[in-house]
Amino acid sequence: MAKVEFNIACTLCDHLKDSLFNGLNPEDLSRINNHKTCIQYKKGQNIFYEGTRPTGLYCMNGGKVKVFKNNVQGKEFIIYIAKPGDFLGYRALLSEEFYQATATVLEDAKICFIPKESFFEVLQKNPTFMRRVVQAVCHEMGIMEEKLAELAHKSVRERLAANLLMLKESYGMEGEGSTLIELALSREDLASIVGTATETVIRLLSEFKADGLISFEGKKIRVLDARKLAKQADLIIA
Amino acid sequence: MAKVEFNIACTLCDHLKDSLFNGLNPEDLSRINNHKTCIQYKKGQNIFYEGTRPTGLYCMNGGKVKVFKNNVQGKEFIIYIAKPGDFLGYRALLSEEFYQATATVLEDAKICFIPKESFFEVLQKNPTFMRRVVQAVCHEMGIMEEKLAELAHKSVRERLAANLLMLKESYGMEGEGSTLIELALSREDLASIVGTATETVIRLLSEFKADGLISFEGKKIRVLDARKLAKQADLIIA
DNA sequence: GATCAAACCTGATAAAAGTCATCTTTTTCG
DNA sequence: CGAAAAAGATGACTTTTATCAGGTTTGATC
Repeated sequence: MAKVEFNIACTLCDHLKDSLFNGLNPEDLSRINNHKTCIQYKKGQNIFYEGTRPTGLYCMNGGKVKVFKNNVQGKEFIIYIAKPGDFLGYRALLSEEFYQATATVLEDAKICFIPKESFFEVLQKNPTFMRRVVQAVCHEMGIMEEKLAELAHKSVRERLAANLLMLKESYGMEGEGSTLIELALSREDLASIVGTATETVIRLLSEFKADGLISFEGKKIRVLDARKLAKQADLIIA
Repeated sequence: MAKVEFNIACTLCDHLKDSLFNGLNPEDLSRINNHKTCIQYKKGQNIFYEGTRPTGLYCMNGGKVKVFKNNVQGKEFIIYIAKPGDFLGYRALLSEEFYQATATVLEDAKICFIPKESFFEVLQKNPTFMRRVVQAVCHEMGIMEEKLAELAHKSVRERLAANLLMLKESYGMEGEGSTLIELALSREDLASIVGTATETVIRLLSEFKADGLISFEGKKIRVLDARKLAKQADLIIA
C-alpha cells in the first residue's frame, strides 16, 4: 500500500488544543511543523512494531490507533487506544528503548511523524514543555497503576463494565440520557482491552444489553445506564 | 512512635551510585543535601498514604518499602518494592496529583525526604537531570506495560514463577548455583505482588519446592533452578 | 448476487483459582 | 515465660472463566 501524505500546519490543526504541543511558543511549534511528515493510514496498517527502534514521535491528527502487546500464544493485550491529539510511541522514544508494543490503525488515521532530533531539540531548550511532558507521562503512569490493580483483583464482569465506562469517558458522544461510544471495536479487540476471551465478552455484553445497561448501534456501543454500569464495575457500593 | 532522625551526606551515601542523583553536579547535589531530612522507619510504618498530597520526594537509603493500592474489599496490590537508591513517591509528585498508593515499610528503613521545592529547583535548572528522570520514568512505565500484559494473559502459576525471577533479579544474592532473594516477604505480600489469593501462593510455592525449583530459608526464598522456573513462567518454550 | 472469510454467537465442558473452614506453627509482646 | 495473635498450611467446595466445537450472521470481493 502506497503511503499517502497530507499536510496541515500545526497552528491550524484542530487537535492542537488537546495536544501537549498546545501552549508551545510559535518558534518551537514552527520547528516541529517544519520537520514533520504527515501520513494517512488505512484501517489495519501498522504504525510501528514491537522490538524496533523508535526514530521519532507520532502525533495523531485523525482516526484511532490501538497500541498492544502480543503474548507467546499470540493473544493481544491492548495497552491504550490513541485518538486525535494524542502522542504515540513517546514512551520508548523517551526511555531510549525499543518499542515494547505494536501500533495498528483501528479507524482510518492521519498521523504526523516528528523526527526524534526535532522533538528532543524542542524538549531540551524548552523546560516548560519538558515539564508538561513529564507531567503527562506520570499521569499516564497513574492510570496504568490503576489498571494493574483492577486487573489483579476484579472479575471480568467488573473489568468489562469499568472499561466501557472508561471508553465512554474518552470516546463518548453525549445523547439524550445516553452516550454513544464513538469507536467501532470488534468483540475481539474489546476482549483484548479487558484481558479476557472473546466469547466471555460476547456473553457479558449480551447480559448488559438484556439488563438495559447498553445497546448496540452498528459496530458501536451505546451506554444507556452509566450508573448501573458503575455498579457492575463495583465502583459504587450501593 | 517517635520519628528517629539520622544524617548522612548525599556525597557519602552508599547508594548514590544506584540513584538518579548520581552524576548530579556538586552544587545541585549539595542543594539536595542541605534541604533533606532523613528518618528511620520501623517495619510496618507508613511513609505516605493513598489520597494525600505529596510534599516532596523520598529517597531510600536503607531497608525495603512496599508501594500498594487497596481495593474495595481491602485486598492489596503491590505495585513495586523500593530498595536503597530508589526514589519513592515521584510519580504523584511529578504529575501533581494525590498519591494513588500507600507506602509501607517492609524491612526497617532509612529514608531521606527532599522537599518538593528543592527537587523541582534542581530539576528545572538542570536539563540533563530532568532528562534522566524522564528516561527513568518512561523505563518504569515499560515495566508496567509488561506487567499489565502478564496479568491479563498468564496463569497464576506463570505469574508467580515470573515474579520470583523478577525478585531474584532485583534482590538476589548469588550463591553457588543458587540465589537467595534478600527480601523477607510474607505469603500474603507475595500474593499481593502476583495478584492472587494467599492460599494459592502457598500451594504453588509448595509445588515449586517439591519440584526442586526453590527452597525456603527462614522467611526468604532461595531460587535453586532459575531455568526451570523460567519454564514455569512460560518464558522459555522448550 | 454468489462466494468466501471474518465476525459474532451459543452450548457444553473442563480447568483454574477463589473462598471458607480448620488446624498447626511461628512470632510477638506484656 | 506464656498467652494471644499472626502467619502458614491443607482440604473441601464453588465459582469463574477459558476452551472447544459447532453454529449463524455480516461484510467484503470478484
